[in-house]
Amino acid sequence: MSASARMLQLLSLLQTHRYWPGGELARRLEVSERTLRRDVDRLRELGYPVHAVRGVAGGYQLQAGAAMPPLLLDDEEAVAIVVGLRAAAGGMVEGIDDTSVRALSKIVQVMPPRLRRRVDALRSYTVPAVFGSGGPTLDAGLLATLAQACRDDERLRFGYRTREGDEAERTVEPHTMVTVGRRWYLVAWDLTRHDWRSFRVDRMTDATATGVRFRPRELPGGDAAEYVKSGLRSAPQRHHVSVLVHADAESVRGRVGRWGEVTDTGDGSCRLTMEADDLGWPMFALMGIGAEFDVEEPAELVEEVDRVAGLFGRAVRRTS
Amino acid sequence: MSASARMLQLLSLLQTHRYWPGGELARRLEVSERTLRRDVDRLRELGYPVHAVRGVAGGYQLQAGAAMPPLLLDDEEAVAIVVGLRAAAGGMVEGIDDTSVRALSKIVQVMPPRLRRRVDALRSYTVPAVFGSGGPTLDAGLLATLAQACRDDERLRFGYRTREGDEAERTVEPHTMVTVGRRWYLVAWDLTRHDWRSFRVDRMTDATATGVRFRPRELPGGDAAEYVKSGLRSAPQRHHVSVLVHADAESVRGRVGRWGEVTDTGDGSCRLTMEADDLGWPMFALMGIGAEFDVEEPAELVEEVDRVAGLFGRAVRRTS
DNA sequence: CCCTTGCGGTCAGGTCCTGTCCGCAATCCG
DNA sequence: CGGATTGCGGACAGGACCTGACCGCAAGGG
Repeated sequence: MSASARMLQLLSLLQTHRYWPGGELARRLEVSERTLRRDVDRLRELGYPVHAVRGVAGGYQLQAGAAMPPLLLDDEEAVAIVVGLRAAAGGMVEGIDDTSVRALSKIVQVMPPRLRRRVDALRSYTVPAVFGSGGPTLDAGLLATLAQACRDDERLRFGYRTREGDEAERTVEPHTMVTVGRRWYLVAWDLTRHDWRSFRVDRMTDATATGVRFRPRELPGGDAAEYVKSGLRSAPQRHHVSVLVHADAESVRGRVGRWGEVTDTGDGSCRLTMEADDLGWPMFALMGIGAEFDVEEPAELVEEVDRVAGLFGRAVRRTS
Repeated sequence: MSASARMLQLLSLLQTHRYWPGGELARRLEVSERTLRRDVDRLRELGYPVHAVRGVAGGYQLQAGAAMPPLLLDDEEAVAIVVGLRAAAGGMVEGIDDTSVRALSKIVQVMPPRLRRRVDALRSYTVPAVFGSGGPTLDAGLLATLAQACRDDERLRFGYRTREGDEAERTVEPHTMVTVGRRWYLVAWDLTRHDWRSFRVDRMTDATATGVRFRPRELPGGDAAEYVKSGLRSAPQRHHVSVLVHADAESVRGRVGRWGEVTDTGDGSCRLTMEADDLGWPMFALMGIGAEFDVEEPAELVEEVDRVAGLFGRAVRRTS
């Protein structure tokens, strides 16, 4: 085995078990212990902090360093990571959507097909994003495809359903992916319209990279996120939710986590405010809190609460 | 730069962009193009399928191969992966809990401290597992610590709250982690009791590996999962939920995903059954479905539905 | 105090890595 | 069809570097 291959294997071994006695490592790598020590030294020179313990039951150990070492994953771990990232990218986790998608595309690109199949088999086991209530049910695989095409400057072809419901095929030069609220958009140069467009990802179907690369154009204004937002003058339907909850702020905060702002109003009550483009979340939150509350706004939320109250009330009456 | 370091860097470059012209790569690695070709060859010999395209706008590309290549992640990607895995390990994703934890512990072990801090800063942004309603709110960092101790045969010390509410310090030799239902257990040899025990992870606090390694004992019976289950004769409180929903099976299935079994009852209705040890999930599901329904069992669910109906009804009355 | 295990210097031999030079092949474009 | 571009790989010479062997030393654990 060549020296470089041995380095990779050594890194891999150091990642699977915490402690390795030097002799054991040398035997596995089929080199003398002296050479092993030299390999370890080389790793250290490359910045991977390999810690050593002397004496009986001593050994080597890979510690946290200044930079991420190359991760050597086995099949199952890779699958777990992809499944987790899909959940995160799908909007279950706040704050890292786009990074998840980037990581996802990187991993998926080099993932053996048999592992991709295993991931797909697990696809529908994730928690539905808004538990049914009309969440766009994004396909994380689609997101990964788009992100990859953006990164690699590859043309994309996909079907697109316009607001009016028309279905048409588009070919574009993708530029950036943007997430606004809980929605994904692709900013791209439309090759048939000869203009910049932003596409809602949940309206796209069957996206495939054509394999044709292109020289990136400059987006007028430069800021893709701004471009998308400016195109959304047709009111993004965001609701400002404000609810007075009759429970102490601390416990409410514990239950809604970061999904809403909780401010103490002093008298053992608190005010819960959220931004949502879908009333499903506030509804879930109100149910999860389980305390008495008054809806301050919006009126639509009152209607929604009323609807569920009626629904549940009828169910109880029918059962008893 | 040494040859091995260059190989790693080459792998890294190939993972960040899809296509690389040979000249560009050679320049970045500061070697001649001939040497670059040799490096690429070496990678191929190691099993990484590097595809090359000739002619104008040709270049190199890392494809999916038979095995996962070492992943070279930048900081943000690493953080995204850990956050995703935490969500998955916390029970948001069905079917890969334990693998997620393994992957998590592997990554966290080698992750630079500054990245760990970033992950912690994002911790509470994940969706609360059951949106408040008493989900054990597992600490994924704790899970990772335990998994690592199991893997590396390191003794653990932690605080444990018994069913009776007593708090005591334990020192154990961890054996395996088991997940039953939505709960995590650690099977370990208790060094003070001198016997095997299974510990509920959500009752543990401040677990730390002591650094002392031990020779693994053999678990009587061998099957850790079986051991935990046998210890759970004290009825795990599981509810069999069965609800008749007045909506067509297809749409209901779309809304609950894999979180419940949906069987068509023929007359435009369907029966939704779930197993749950917490009634929060079925409640969320019923709200998410938004159709009329009759609760068949358990009686506790009817009470719960009644409670929320009352809660919501009062809120509406107070507002109008 | 002894044993185990890691550390690192030195040396000789030889592997293998590198840059140069070359002709060839595949692909794209006009 | 021809030219330009880009990847492919053989041959070769010089030298960098890798390896194993041998050594004495240092650090833990019992």
